[in-house]
Amino acid sequence: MNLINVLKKSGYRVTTSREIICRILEEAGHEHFTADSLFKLARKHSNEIDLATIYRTFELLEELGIIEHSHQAHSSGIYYLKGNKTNTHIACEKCGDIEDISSKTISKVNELISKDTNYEIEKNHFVYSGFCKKCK
Amino acid sequence: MNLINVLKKSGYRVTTSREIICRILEEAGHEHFTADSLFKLARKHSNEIDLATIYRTFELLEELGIIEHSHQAHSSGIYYLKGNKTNTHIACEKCGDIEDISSKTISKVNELISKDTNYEIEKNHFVYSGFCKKCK
DNA sequence: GTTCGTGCAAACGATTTGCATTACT
DNA sequence: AGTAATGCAAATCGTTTGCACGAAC
Repeated sequence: MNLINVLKKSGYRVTTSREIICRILEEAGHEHFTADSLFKLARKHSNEIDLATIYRTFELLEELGIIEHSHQAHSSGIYYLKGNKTNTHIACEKCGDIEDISSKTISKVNELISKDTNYEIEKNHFVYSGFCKKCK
Repeated sequence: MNLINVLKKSGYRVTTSREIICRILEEAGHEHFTADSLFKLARKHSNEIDLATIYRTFELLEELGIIEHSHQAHSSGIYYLKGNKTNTHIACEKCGDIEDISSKTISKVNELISKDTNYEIEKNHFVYSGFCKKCK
């Protein structure tokens, strides 16, 4: 399903900036973007586009339920399509690589924590960190 | 064991600011401080003390292995004595209350994630978030 | 022709840093 | 006296916002 069509159907205008951002998200070779990494890619298609527009478009796409974001401990947020895959990630403290954590694992994790603390966890808003195979 | 003595023994100078900060940490009614919350408390003892000093002292105490810090998703870092208790926390998204997560739970959690991803986790640098009993 | 979305620049909150002065030792 | 530590102000990083102009409808 085409992101631009979702925007159109929801009554939002189709602009050059939004087209570029949506195309990049859809063609995503790598799945996770910081605002800045997507900005740099977008600049290759247009040197008019602004970082603020990336943030505003992320916000819009998040409201529409298309993307999500999480926070890294000493670094910037990551944004990614909210697909069928998991929405919790782990980043390597050394090389910065980001991997998915399976949703089964996350359910177990959140259940463990809920049991222990009596808190109800809806979603993990952060990125785990550790050392990947290569770096550990 | 007295924090000021640790500083002294490690060759660091004992200053008014450090005394105030250490006393607050030791007397901690609540266990978790943001730089700013400790700053506000410190200001009650001296209106000379500066936020930068809080950060610098936190950094020093962390190097000495006395305190640790973690990051909250949409908020500031929390600093706490690295005692016998757990070093991973959960914050309520509504009221902001922070609870400890037991170290047994965290070991299990980290093991689950390590198995799933092949990443090695040393420490969780973030604060979980969810809704506490009252707020959920 | 309206209104929405943009680029730009400035404001933001949390944290860090440069620097000249102060105060431990 | 010598130097580490401070307060202050300015800088930084990631992100957000105000605003006047331009583009989508």
